[in-house]
Amino acid sequence: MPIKQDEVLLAGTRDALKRTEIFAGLPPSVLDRLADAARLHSAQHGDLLFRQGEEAHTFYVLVSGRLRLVQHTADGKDVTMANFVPGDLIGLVVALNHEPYPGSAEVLEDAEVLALPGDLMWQLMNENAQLSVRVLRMVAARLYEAHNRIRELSAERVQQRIARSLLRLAAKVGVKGEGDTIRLDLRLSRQDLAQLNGTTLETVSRTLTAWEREGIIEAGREHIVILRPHQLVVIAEDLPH
Amino acid sequence: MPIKQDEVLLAGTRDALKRTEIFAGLPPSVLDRLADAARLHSAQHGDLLFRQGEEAHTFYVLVSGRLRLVQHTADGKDVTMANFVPGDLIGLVVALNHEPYPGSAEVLEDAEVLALPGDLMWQLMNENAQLSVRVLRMVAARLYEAHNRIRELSAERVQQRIARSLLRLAAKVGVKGEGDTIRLDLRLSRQDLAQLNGTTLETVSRTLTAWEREGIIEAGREHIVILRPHQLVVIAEDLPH
DNA sequence: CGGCACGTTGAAGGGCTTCAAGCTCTGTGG
DNA sequence: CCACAGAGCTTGAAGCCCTTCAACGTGCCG
Repeated sequence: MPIKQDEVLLAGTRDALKRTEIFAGLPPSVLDRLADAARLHSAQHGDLLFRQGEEAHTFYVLVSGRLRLVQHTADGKDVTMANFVPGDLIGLVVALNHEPYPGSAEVLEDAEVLALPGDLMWQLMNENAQLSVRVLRMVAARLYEAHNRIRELSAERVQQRIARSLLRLAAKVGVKGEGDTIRLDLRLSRQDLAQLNGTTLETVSRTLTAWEREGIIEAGREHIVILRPHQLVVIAEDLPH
Repeated sequence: MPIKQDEVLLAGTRDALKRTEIFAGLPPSVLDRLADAARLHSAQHGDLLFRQGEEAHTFYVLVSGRLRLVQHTADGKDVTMANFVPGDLIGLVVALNHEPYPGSAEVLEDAEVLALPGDLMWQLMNENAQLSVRVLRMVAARLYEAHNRIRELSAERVQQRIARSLLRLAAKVGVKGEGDTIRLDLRLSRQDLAQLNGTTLETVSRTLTAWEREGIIEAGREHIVILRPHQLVVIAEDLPH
């Protein structure tokens, strides 16, 4: 739902951009052009920012909340390609080229996003090499993550992969509790974990139940606390004992 | 093995750069600086351009031949992350940041490569936004491929994945023969196909044997001809009949 | 408080891995 | 030139990991 722009909001928009790592420290003129074009939207659990296959003209900066990028397969399965946290850019590269979005962007936790036109970004990147290089860095980091997942999906067992995704989520959205415990600060169903790891919700359920019995985690409805992170590392790395 | 630079070779180097899509049409001054710094190497089947974990200062432009990027897992398995054909850039992003190579670059077919310093490229990219944007496009294309593979590894059966990688290789290095037949123009063992698809060489062998019986392919030692490409598509897409 | 999404658990079975043995090419050195 | 070593490949057998189907809890929210 678009919100009417006024001067207060415009200032807020510029602030939000400045706080975004990829835009931090850019010349004020560049920030102004971005802020003028930006539109702030808010969205809630289950909403889609865009749908797989739609032609992209707009990309998004996540200001608050949680998003994920999901690809739908021909036979109806969903595969989660990435989880996003505030500061992340979503759908940038396809918006530059007006390509179809490669997946749907789904809101996990009530979110605020800035919508920005791909054409403007394209222009700014061609004028400002520093900006291009930063975007390159971001995309390269995602390629790196994607390669890691390919390696894991190719060579590891389901258990190891689930352990890894819990650890990765802990690094991204973990909140420390008593002792070594880490609470994952997002709604996360068995189905979500299955889509992240190329498995089924039943297998995830059995795995989490087993870990809960061993005191490694505490698994509630759409909510997980890691009690013994080190033990998860042992499982993820397939270490002895 | 480095080859002594002389004027003839330098001209050849500049030509090779110009023929590389990512450098084509850049200002001559930029091309000159790249050509001056480039060193031509040749390497043969089994050689490694670099090894996983080494700190990267150099990236490579593949001039002729075939390469692949392989990641080694902790427990000794190898996973092929990408196959490269002439014109591709290898190890660029890590060379820009002096990070460790994320995998080893292995020569599949006798190859010539240009070695270029990451620092120079970094400099040129910061001066020339057009160059940055092109590199971004290349990395984005690889991210797109990686996401496709993640989706396939997550949701598809081994048969489908093998069919897909044969079709992908056909698109990259396929040579048309009689009728619809396509010969894959690279050395490709059962083990190679297994590493591309997260499976074992035995499963690949059984699958190819079955397809050969059905007349879909002709499978020789490190050498495959696709006889009925459409039938492979049917398998890859899991279509009826 | 009823509906529905989320979650658990069991049972059956299949796809794929693993281990093992032996075959078939290819290149190489005696 | 041929034997032989080794890499590539095939095939069989056993079985496990995981999926699939099914039925039934459980907790949340309107």
